[in-house]
Order: sequence, then structure tokens, then C-alpha cells
Amino acid sequence: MDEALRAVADPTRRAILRLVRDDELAAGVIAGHFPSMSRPAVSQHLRVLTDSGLVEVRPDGNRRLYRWRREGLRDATAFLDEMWSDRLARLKAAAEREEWPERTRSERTSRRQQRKETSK
Amino acid sequence: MDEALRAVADPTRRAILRLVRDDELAAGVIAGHFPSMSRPAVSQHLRVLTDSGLVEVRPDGNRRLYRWRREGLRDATAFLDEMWSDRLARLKAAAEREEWPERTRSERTSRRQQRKETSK
DNA sequence: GATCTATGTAAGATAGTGCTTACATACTCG
DNA sequence: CGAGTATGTAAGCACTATCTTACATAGATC
Repeated sequence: MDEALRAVADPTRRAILRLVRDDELAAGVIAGHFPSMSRPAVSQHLRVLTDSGLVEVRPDGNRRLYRWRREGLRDATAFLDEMWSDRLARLKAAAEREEWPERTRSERTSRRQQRKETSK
Repeated sequence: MDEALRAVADPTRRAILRLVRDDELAAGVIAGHFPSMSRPAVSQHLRVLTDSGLVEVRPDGNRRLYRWRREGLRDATAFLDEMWSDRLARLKAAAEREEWPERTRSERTSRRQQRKETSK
């Protein structure tokens, strides 16, 4: 997951991902979209994307066709979902699992340590 | 956006974000959650998170209280949403904006250049 | 005001990224 | 087979990240 997020933190790689989101494109075609950068540089970005599981490759004769691999973004998406999910939903989900959310412990702890200003 | 994604690519920083998602915590309290790491290291992570807009700080007497800043994850979330949105939705959205999706141009181009095998 | 507590910053070691150019590999086609 | 085409890899360089330890600063407290 760290790898996927790190990979996606680069604008060139995000652009590549958009390119191969719906279409299967050859490395050269992809490189053609980045005239300001050498072809090997793009090739290396493709390697990062492959290694982090964000794209998959398929040989096609002379060429190598790249395509987005959905599974690669699951964990990253899950993290963001977790961040956005509202507190109530998190508590509810935890209750349904019959466990107590990790966060709650620190809640109690911090409340004890906090001063007047921090209790909104 | 690059900064936010890069910041979130680090597991320590993700853990910090989860800690300050709902609660406002002092730097020391946060550092206390990472016994394997020196306090300055955590402080530096907090700086990265602040600089990338993912958290906001508030002085409270002696301490500094950190809290998640929602706005900081908007762009990153938007990118993932874009990736997950289905092709049809993208085409429709583009049509409503009376424009032609950027992707479509490369579709035509690549189709011309592709061979038999690539036309699934 | 002296001292304690909470926190940030500086300096430096080590490792990792992202380019570039030069080179290697391998399929294709006449 | 031999030239051409598509693509990856190696080496090297500048820059950036992430730790650590030592130090600086500032509010709190007695």
C-alpha cells in the first residue's frame, strides 16, 4: 500500500494511470505523451507502476501493452474511505464487529489530559 | 496534491492522521504512540503533514495541538474517484460539459496503431 | 527568576528518487 | 539472415527523505 500511494504521488505516473485506465497502451505510445521526458524515464515510471501493482503488462509481439490494474488501488482507496467515513459510522461498524474502536481508547486518554480550551 | 499523496504514502504519517482524525492531540501524545521512533522524528512527520495541508496546528499553552484538516485530502480523493468512476459516467459527464474527453483522442490514435491481438 | 516541560530545529549519516545517456535484448519484416 | 523497431537495463549524478543526537526556545510552575 505504501508503494501504491508513493507511486501515485508522482504527477507523471498519475497521468500514465489515466492513460491506461480504460485502454491498453504500448510503452512507446505512452512515452509519446511525455515529449519533455526521455523514453527511458517513462519506462522507469512504468516499472514503478508495475512493481507497485498499479498496472499490468502483456507482451504483444514487439511491444508491451500496459493497462490499469484495479486491485492496485484498493488499499489506498480504503484508507481514504476510512478517513472520510464519519465518526458515527465508525463507531457503529465497530459495535457490529463487537469490538471497541482503537481510537476510543486514545479519546478517553486525551480527554483526561486536555484542558478547558480543547473541549469544544 | 503531490505533497498530500506523498505525505500519506508513509505508514507513520497515516497512523498519525488516524490519531488526529477525530481528536485534537498534542505533539507529545502523538509521539507517545510511536515508542520505536525518536520524538524529533515524529515532530518532523508532523511538519510534513502540516506543510502538505493534511493537519492544522493550534498552540495551547505549552503544547501544540494537531488535528486533521479535511481539505487536505480533497484532491487526492478526487483523483481516486476519477480512477474508479466508470467509463460511461466519464463519457456522460464530458458530454454534459459539451466537450470531448481527452482520453478519446488517444483511443482513436492507439486503435490505429494497435494490432489484431489488442482488439479484444 | 530558576527550573521543568513540551516542542521545534540543526547538522549529519544513509538511503532512495528521478532524470539522462549509453547499451543490451528481442521481435519483425524484407 | 540482417536491418529496423520497440523496449528494458546499467551507470552515474543531483536532489530529496528519513532517521539520529545535540541544541534552542518558550510557556508553566514553584
